[in-house]
Amino acid sequence: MGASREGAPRARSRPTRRASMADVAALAGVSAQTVSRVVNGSARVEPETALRVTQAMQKVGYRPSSAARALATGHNRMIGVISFDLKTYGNARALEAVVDAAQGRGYSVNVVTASARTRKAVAEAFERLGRHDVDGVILNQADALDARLALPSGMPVVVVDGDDDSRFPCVQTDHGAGAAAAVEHLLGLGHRTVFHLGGPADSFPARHRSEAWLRVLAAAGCPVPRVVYGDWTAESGYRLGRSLAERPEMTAVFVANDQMALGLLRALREAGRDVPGDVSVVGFDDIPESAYFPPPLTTVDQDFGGIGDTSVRLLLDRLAPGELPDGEGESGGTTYIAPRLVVRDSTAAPAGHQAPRT
Amino acid sequence: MGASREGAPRARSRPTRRASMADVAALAGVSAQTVSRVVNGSARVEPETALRVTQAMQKVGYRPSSAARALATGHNRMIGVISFDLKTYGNARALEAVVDAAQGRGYSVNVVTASARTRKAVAEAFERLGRHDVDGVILNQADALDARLALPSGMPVVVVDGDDDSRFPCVQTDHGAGAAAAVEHLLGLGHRTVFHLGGPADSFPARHRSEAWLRVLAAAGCPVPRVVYGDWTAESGYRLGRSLAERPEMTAVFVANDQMALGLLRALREAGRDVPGDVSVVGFDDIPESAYFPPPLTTVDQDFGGIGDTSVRLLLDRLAPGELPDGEGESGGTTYIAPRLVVRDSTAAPAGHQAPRT
DNA sequence: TCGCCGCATGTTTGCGCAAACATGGGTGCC
DNA sequence: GGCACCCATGTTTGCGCAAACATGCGGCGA
Repeated sequence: MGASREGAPRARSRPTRRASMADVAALAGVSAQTVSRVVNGSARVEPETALRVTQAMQKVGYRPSSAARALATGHNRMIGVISFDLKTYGNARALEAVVDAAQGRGYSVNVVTASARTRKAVAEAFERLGRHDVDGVILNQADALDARLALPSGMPVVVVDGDDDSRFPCVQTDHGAGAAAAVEHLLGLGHRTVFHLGGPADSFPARHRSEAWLRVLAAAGCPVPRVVYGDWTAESGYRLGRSLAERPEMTAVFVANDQMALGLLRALREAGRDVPGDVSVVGFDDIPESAYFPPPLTTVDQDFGGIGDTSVRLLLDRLAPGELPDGEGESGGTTYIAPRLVVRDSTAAPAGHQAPRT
Repeated sequence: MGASREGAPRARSRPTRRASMADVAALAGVSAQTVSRVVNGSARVEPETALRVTQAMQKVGYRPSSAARALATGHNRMIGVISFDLKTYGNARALEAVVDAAQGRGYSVNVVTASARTRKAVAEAFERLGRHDVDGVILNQADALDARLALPSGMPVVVVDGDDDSRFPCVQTDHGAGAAAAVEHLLGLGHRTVFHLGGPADSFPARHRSEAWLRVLAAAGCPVPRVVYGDWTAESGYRLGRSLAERPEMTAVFVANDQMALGLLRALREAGRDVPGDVSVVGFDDIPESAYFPPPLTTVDQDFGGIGDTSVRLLLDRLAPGELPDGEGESGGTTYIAPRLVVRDSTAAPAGHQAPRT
């Protein structure tokens, strides 16, 4: 790298060295420490002095160096987020929510992505994040045990929609409650049972949604149809939906996400089965498109704002108390964020059913 | 490799001070500078010495402090990205692409979001980013002139899908080419003209798509229908689509994005107009759902990977040459990333048309 | 009146690292 | 065989900031 030739003690001739506290201090006729106090608003400074300092800061265009501050204080006001692909609506929303919440509290967000859900890709993502001085980490759908592999020990971690690990606080959409609401809605409409098009088995939210579906069916004493598992894509919903569409006894389906529901709707349409006339369908996620599906989809809306706020708050709480008193990582509880059933036009009482209960 | 309990020479008073180069150096019996050389792989170090150092690093669980490095070197290996809402597919994809590209080059990404497209919200986003020591900034759809308001002068900037500013390199999807391909596809099918459902007027991509639509129509001597402008949402597509659906002369529509196209499709269906039998529709974005729309949508696929790679490369190029030789910000060119028309089932020759040209 | 206290501010120090310069032993070259 | 040079490594310094401690001054209670 070229520049910075001169051996002069000061870099006067360098292009434009950023103004430092010393520059501001000199201009304002105070010590650097006083400038620091003004910047941080912390200690008591004579208003008049503060004003002089503020003016000097503006004059030289002073911006604090977060690197220097981080070095001196030991933290960075930056959190790391580990996310899977942002093509998936939920992941993008969760990231956005975390960014907003962090910004609201004066923290910035360093994002790393794991390209695939393989152990190798995940480990690499952690490793990348570990190289930066983040104060804490939010894992989105990454198994906590993976985190321990590559994250520096002692790093505060909050897990979102991942397996609860007694070591870390965990924030989850209450997938169980959402799925239960969906299934109960269908049963309440009078359907004898509810089929299920599940998400990938290695996905935490998918598992919880499927489990709740099964639980509600069992509790209601309904016959339990065999589950088929897709991969979240509309393509898989379509592919699996074509077989499903051939089951005449199927009058209601709970699909693990909206995109697969979209594929299923197409398969049903092609098979000549009307929705909701012949078959009712419920999705999960409430993607913006789902209100305009053919027909508008009944689905479960996740509270991403709540997830972002809660996860950031939990993380920051762990930063405060004495910078990790080491033994005190006992906060392994799980916080559930309630989702909300959004009823639209894809669900109705089964054909021939007279008066829907409820 | 979990462990790494204590064992550090220090670490008695404070919970667990992170191992520093000095610790590693002491353990390996070398100077801190030699450790630095090993860490950076830069200078020549005796292999045997390097091995000792490496082992010492592992033993004490050494991780370099990026804050200290940033302080010493003046840069952070971190770029900032300013993005609008991540609910929008394209924004999320662009962010993901930039993150991936940056990671591939050893840079991390600090994301800030602007909640709204108001000048105030955008200025705040810039301000937030300015507080962190990023080496450069990628603006996604943020007008470059806004950047100058709040970004430190001299900060390298690359603008993605924003107004070209001779001061900054600019990377854009070739919206014009994409829109032209869409319109030409429709005309080629035999349609007399093509209607247009545009995006919001304050959006750069929307403007360019609309302009190209108009240009192609004019060049082909087609009548130019009045444009209606939505806000990217399916809702607006539906709302505006209901009026559009009443125009019997309308046989082809170019819609500025897929979500609005989805709304339009619904409006057309409700109006009893078959797609593509009565009306052909082309969208833009190729969101994952569009292949399963009723009917599968002909649309324009953006190369987000190319956008990410290119924008990061351009930005990093500007970092290298002598750390901004100040006057040398002349690289104001625009790089166009070619999109690709994806033909599906929503387009066909108009009713009564015999032999589609081409 | 004296002494103590609190307040505004200054001074010193060190965070962890890398750039610049220093050193000392070996090697090649004529 | 002498000198120059190179290579591996050590030493010094300073990046910009904030924590800890120091200073000096004015006010207030006894």
